[in-house]
Amino acid sequence: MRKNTFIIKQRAFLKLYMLHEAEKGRLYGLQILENLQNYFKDLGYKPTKSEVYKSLHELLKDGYVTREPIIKEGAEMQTLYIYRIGDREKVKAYKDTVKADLDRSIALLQRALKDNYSQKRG
Amino acid sequence: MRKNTFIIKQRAFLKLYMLHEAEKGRLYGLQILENLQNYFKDLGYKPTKSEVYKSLHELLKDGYVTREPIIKEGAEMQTLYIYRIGDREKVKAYKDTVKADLDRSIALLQRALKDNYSQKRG
DNA sequence: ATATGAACATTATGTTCATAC
DNA sequence: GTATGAACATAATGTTCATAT
Repeated sequence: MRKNTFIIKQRAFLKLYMLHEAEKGRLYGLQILENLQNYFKDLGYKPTKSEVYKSLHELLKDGYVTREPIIKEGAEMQTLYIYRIGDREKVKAYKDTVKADLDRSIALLQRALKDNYSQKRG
Repeated sequence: MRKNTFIIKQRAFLKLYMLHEAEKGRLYGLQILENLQNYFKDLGYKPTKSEVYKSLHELLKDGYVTREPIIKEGAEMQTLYIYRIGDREKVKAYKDTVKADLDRSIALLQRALKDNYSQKRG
């Protein structure tokens, strides 16, 4: 059953984009963060490091993504983690539920727009 | 300056509807709550008493609405508070800023829809 | 300095308790 | 029981600290 909740949470929104990035492959945490920060800059939204990591960790724990440690080339020997998409059936089912929440959220906000900002006639 | 925030908060959303109800006049807290709960039922959203009261109190404190105690007819002698719109100029300015946040939020969610659920061709 | 991650702090919101009629 | 409101508890998110290279 649904809870009587307001609109979609940031966490769910980010996880959607994490899956998107994982489908493309080849990206690690801080890269994803930076990509998203740039991508949403025009809309005044700057996701934080902690939300991005938490999103990735949840997806990993639940099997939606896998990851692989990579030793960076060069003198630094830095370990980072490349994320890849996990069980595609599971991911699809998950994305379906998120889509429903997204649609619902948009409907709610558009109703507010209509109710509170439409020109009154007469 | 804007903060780098995600989407509009429930509180702001509710305050918009509170102003809407106050413009119509003649309504008190629990009536507004019940109206909104019914109105949003189809979208799976059920605002709580506490959020509605907090919204009204904030609007009152900031001068966007006024209120007047009313003694209910009948044997109960119940005191309730009818809310009315306050300074119309101030209210208009406030609503303009909320509209910007609403527009931005809708844009963000629609972008997520487009990026994550559009059919890939080929 | 870059990368990952946890700990800690603060907001935002929901649930329960108190008071009055 | 209805209405208002505060107190309290939890969820969601943001900021700072720790570790390693």
